[in-house]
Formats: sequence, C-alpha cells, structure tokens
Amino acid sequence: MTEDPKKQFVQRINRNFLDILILRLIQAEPMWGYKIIKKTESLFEIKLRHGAIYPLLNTLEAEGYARSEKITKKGRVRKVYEITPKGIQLVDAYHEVLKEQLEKLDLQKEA
Amino acid sequence: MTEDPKKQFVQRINRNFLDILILRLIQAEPMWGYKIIKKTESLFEIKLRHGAIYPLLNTLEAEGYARSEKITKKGRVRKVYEITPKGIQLVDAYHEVLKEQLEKLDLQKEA
DNA sequence: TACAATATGTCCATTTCTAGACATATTACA
DNA sequence: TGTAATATGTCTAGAAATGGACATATTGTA
Repeated sequence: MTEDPKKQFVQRINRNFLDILILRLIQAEPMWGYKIIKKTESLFEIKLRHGAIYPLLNTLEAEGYARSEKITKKGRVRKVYEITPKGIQLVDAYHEVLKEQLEKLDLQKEA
Repeated sequence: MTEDPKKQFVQRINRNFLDILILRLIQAEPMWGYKIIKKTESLFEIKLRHGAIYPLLNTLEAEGYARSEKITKKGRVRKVYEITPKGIQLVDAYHEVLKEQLEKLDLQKEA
C-alpha cells in the first residue's frame, strides 16, 4: 500500500510527458524506438510499452518535432530519430515553464 | 489559434499534477476550493473546473494529505484546507524527483 | 427584483488513454 | 532446433479523464 511516492512521480512524469522524454533522449543522442525503451529502463527504471512508443514516434515525426532515417545494421532495420529545430524549441519551452512554475511557487511562500 | 507551446505545458502540468498544485497552494497559505480556482486563474491563467477541484479536495483529505475546517464568514461557509505533514512529504518527494530528472538528463547531454 | 459573484457539491455522456494481445522479421546463442 | 533478444508496427477492450450540466444557498449590486 505504502508505495514509494518518488517512484510514482517518476512514472507519472514519464507517462504524461512521454513526448518530451523522447525528444530529450534523441536530443542527447539520436536513437531508435527499441533503444529508447531500454535507455528509459536503465535511466528511470520505467518500462515503456512499445505499443505506445512507436505510434508516438511517428506522430512526433509527422508534426515536425523529429525526423528519422532508416539504417540497416547487421540485418536489423532501425529507424533512427533525431530532434528537429522545432523539437528543440518545444523542449526549451518545457524547461522554461518548469522554471516559471518553481519561481511562482517560491514567491507565494514568501508572501 | 496560435497554440503557444508554453501555455500548453502549463495546462498539461496543472492538469496532470493537480493534486500537487493544490497541496503547494495550501502549503503556502491555507485556502478553500473557490479561492484555489481564482488563485490558479491569476497565477497561471488556467481555469480549473470546480467539478474537478471539490472531489479532489475531499480525496486529498480522506488520504491524509490535507485537513479542513469549516469557517463561516459573512454567511459564506468555506472549507479551509491546510496541508498535513504527509502532504508536505509528498510535495517534497515531487521536488526531489524533478531535480533528479533534470540531473540525469544533464548527464546524458555530457555523455 | 434580478443578476453576478461567492461557495460547495454530484452526476454522466463522451472522449481519451492504457495495457496487452496480435503480427512479422532477423540475429544470437545454447 | 528452439528460444531469447532485437526491431517495428497495429488493434481493441476496458479503464480513466474531461467537459459541462444539474443542484443549492448566500451576499453584493444595479
């Protein structure tokens, strides 16, 4: 019952801002869906469903936040994604909002 | 519609972490549902539905994150909520997670 | 008198999301 | 040979969230 609240928040953040998580990961280093899943597992101990990841990657590309290139390596076809300038803008906007939120709530505590 | 991405993030955060938003507001200053709605409007330019706020406040109290006191002022019955130690713990956990997330993603960029 | 604002609450149809199954193909390894 | 791992994709039943209506009571104001 008393589940670790921190772990729950990690799950909530990654579930609700999965698009941002993906964009940040491919911003750090271009990668493909399967690797995003593995990376998230090792970084955050969160298992992403591939049934959620692949459609989302296609959506992000269709909306211009990412672009992909098919790369065949040892018979494995990978769709390697990289972030676009529009995607970078989105991630930056997200960071700005987080900062603003924290600032506003700090001011409140002072008042 | 010039879909301002920052405004959209504010909405997403406040929608998905409404419980945390409320706890932070009542941590800064004890208040009641109606005031939370007005405060959020002025602080974040986000309109919260009272149909979402009131049941959530009751849930937060039932789960021990907040406690309330009925105060009648000029014929207006207000349920003034304040945060509990358990609620403070939850907000702290949320902050820690946010910090950790940012740290991990900074490391990635260096790698 | 009537309408806006303050204040709290429930209910429900629609929409959206989630978990997980179904589907396919190659490589690595015991 | 068979199973695990790599790799990408679709589909859907059930769960959850959303918007907004319904409901009630008081105060302030035009």
